[in-house]
Amino acid sequence: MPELPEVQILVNQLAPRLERARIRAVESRDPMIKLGRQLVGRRIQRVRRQGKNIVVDLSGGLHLLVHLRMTGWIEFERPKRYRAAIHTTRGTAYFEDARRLGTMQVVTPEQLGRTLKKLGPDPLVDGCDLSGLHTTSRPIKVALLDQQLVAGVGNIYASESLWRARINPRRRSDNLKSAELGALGRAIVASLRRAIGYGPRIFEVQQFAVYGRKGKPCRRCGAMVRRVVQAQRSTYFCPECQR
DNA sequence: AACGTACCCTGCCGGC
DNA sequence: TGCCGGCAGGGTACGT
Repeated sequence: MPELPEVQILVNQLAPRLERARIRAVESRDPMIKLGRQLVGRRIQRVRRQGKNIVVDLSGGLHLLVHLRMTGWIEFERPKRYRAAIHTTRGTAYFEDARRLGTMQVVTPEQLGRTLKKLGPDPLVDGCDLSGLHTTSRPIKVALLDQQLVAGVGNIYASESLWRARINPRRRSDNLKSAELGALGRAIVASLRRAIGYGPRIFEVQQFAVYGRKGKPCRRCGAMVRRVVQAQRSTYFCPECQR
């Protein structure tokens, strides 16, 4: 499920509870997740986010790299099923992930660097530099999902940001004018910040402008929201305000 | 290099 | 009620 805002909200919850904690034990209930005993005894120094990745910095030069993919989440309440657990001096963090597409791995600083280096700028960490979008002929909506061009935007916020910037999702990315890319950058930052502002209740209270609203009236002009498929994923937009 | 497609795995929902 | 297809907010591997 999670895109940048949801990952940020999760990191905001994890950081105050895990930072400075010491790992007492690790537990994997899924052979795909390998957590060695080398983790035991290390101090959690920082929990941070880059794009949709969660990075846990450990003492002694090692990191835990987590990607939630579609259904991953981390919580302190023990769920019925979980793929792995980190037991610390300040409580246990459970990694639950119904579809098991998520990843949790121990990486060296070099491996972490290689992974993060592939990511484009994170709109909230590095500023929203969208110059990479000039380099591809793919539709702008599809390009926004490419983490090498912009890191953290996913299927929901791609649609939401394009609506906010009044840009048609089927436009060729490299045909957008600089002014349009500027507007899109501001729209992305605004959409992400707004979502983060909901906090942990985001899944209950968040209202989308167009996402998932096929056939319903556009909140700006009242025209009927359309759904199309691009690169095998749903795109929602208003045909009236997004030319 | 850059693009499209298939695929990974499971749960849920609507229709029959 | 039970089964089945379609769908899901992610990324990767592979072929062209």
